[in-house]
Amino acid sequence: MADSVVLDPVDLRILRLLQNDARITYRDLASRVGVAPSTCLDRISRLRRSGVILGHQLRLDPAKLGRGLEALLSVQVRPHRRELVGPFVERIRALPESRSVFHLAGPDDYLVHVAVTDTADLQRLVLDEFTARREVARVETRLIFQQWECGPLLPPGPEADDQGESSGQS
Amino acid sequence: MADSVVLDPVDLRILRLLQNDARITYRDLASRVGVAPSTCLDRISRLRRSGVILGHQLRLDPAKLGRGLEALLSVQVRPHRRELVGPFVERIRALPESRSVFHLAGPDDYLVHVAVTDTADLQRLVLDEFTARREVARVETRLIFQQWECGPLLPPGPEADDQGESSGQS
DNA sequence: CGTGAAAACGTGACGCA
DNA sequence: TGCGTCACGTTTTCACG
Repeated sequence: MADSVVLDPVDLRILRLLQNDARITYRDLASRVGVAPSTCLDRISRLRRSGVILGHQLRLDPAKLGRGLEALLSVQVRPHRRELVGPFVERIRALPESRSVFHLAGPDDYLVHVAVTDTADLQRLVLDEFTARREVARVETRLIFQQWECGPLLPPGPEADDQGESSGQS
Repeated sequence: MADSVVLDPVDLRILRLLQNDARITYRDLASRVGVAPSTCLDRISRLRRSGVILGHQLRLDPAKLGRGLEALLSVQVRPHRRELVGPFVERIRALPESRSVFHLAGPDDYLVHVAVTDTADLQRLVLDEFTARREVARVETRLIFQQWECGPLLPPGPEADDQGESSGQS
C-alpha cells in the first residue's frame, strides 16, 4: 500500500491525458490512447484501486471568487508539541482563505498558502487568525506575484508527446 | 474578465459539491443541489465560460509514482532580470519533479515545490538543476513532513448551511 | 427554470489472440 | 492473461414550454 506501482506506457498515457482534462469521456480517452474503452476503464479502475489516482478535483480561479491576492505565510509554532500543533493545523485548514498547509522540517514549522481579497484582508487574516493565537511565535508573509502548476508529475515517459500548460494569476 | 463574478447560492452549492468529487454525475449533482439536471448543466457551463472553473484535475499520489519525498526549495535568482528569470522558470517547470513554482515578493525570489524519490534524488536535483545554473545564487531546501489541501476556497456564503469536509494526505 | 426525448456515454458480459 | 466487440441501462444535453 505504501510503495510505488508499476505503470506501463498505456497507464502513463492515460494519466497524462486525464491530468489535462479529467472530465474527458472514457471513449475519447480510449481512442486517444489507442486502446478499447473497456481496456481503458479497466486500467483506470485499477489505478484508482491501487491508490495512484486519489480523486478528481475542480480547479477554480481564486481571482474570480474575489480572492485575487495570494500569499505564503511562514509560521513558527512554539512550543512545537502535538497538543498545540494538531488544533492549530485544523483551525488553519478550516479557514476559507487557506489553500494548502505544509508541515516543514526547518526553522519555520508551517507554510500556509492563502488567497485573500486585498492587502487589508491579508492583514486582517494575519492579525486575527495567526498572530492572535498564543502558540504562534512568528509569522512571515510573502506575497505571490505569480504561480505555475507544473506538469504531470509523471515519471519520464519513454515517449514525449506532452504539451505545456500554464496557470497564471492577476 | 478580470474581476470577480457574482455567485448565487446554487452556484456555491454546485462548486462545493464538485470540489469534493468532480466526477459526480450531473444528475446526482442536480438532485443534491435541488435543481433540474439541465439547470445544473447550465450553471456549470456558465461558470466554465466565465472562467470561475478553470478545469478538472486528477489528484495523484506522488508516493505511488515513486516520489515519496517532497520538499520546498527557496531560490534566489541573481541578477533578477527578465532575460534570466523567464528561461529559469520555464526550465524548472519542465522538470518532472516540479509540482508548482511561485514567484515571490521578498528576499527569496522563487519557491519550488518538488517531489522526489529519496534524499539522494533530492540532492541530485538541487545540485544538477539548481545550483549548477549560473543565475541561481542560493538554494534553501526544506523537507515537507506533511501536507494538507484545504477546503473549498469559496467565499463565505451568506448562508451557513455547509457541512464540514476534509482532504488529508499521508 | 423544468420537462421530455434523442443521442451519447459508462460499464458490464462474452469471445479472440 | 489481457484486449477488443457488442449491447443494455443510464446519463448527458438540447429544444421547447
